[in-house]
Amino acid sequence: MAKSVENRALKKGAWSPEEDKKLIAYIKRYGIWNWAEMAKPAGLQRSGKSCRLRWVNYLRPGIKHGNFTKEEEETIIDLHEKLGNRWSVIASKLPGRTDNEIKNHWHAHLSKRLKYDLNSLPEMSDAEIDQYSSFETDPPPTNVPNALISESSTATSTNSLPSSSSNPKP
DNA sequence: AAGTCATACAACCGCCGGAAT
DNA sequence: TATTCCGGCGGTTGTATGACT
Repeated sequence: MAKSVENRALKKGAWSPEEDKKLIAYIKRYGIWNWAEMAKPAGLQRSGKSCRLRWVNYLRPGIKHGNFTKEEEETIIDLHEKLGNRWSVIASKLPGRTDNEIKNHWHAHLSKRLKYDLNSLPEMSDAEIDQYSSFETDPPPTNVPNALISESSTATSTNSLPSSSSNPKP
C-alpha cells in the first residue's frame, strides 16, 4: 500500500521549540486539514501522527500543564472506577487535560495510591493467601476493570479540535 | 562528589472504527 | 459492497531529572 507520506528521514523524539513554532504557525494560517499531508508544507520532518499528538497534547490552546488538583484527581479516580481505562472519555470531563496526561498521571500516582489502599485489607500471611487462592500462577485473564465490560468501545472524542475546519488546503 | 536507582513525563507504536471513494 | 485512508485511542517505551547511598 502506498502511504501518502513516506517514512524517509522522519524525525523522532522530543520536539524542539522551533518545530513547535512551525506547527503552530502553520495551523494558525491554514488550520488542520490533513495531518499526514500537513507536515511537509509546514516544514516539519515528522509523521502526521507525531504532529497531531504534539498539537493535541501540548500546543493546542487551553491545555493545562502542571499539578493536578485534588478535585481533578478525585474525578479521575471516580471515573476510572466507572469507565476503566477510557482515558479520552475521562479527559473530556476535565477541561484542559489530555488523555495522555491523565493516563500518565494515573500510572505515576493514582494507581499506586489505590494499590497502597490494599494494605488496609485484613492482614494475611503468605501461607494463608496461598491456602485461599484458587487461582494458579498465571495472572488474571484480563485487567479489564470490573465496571467496564459492557461498555461500547466507541468513545466519542471530545477533543474539540478545529479539525478539518473551514480553512482550505493551501 | 560520583554512581545508582526511582520517578515523571513525552513520545511512539499498533490497532481499530468511521468516512470517503 | 469492498477497499483504502485517516484520525483517534490505549498501551508501552525511552529519556531526563531528582533522590538516595
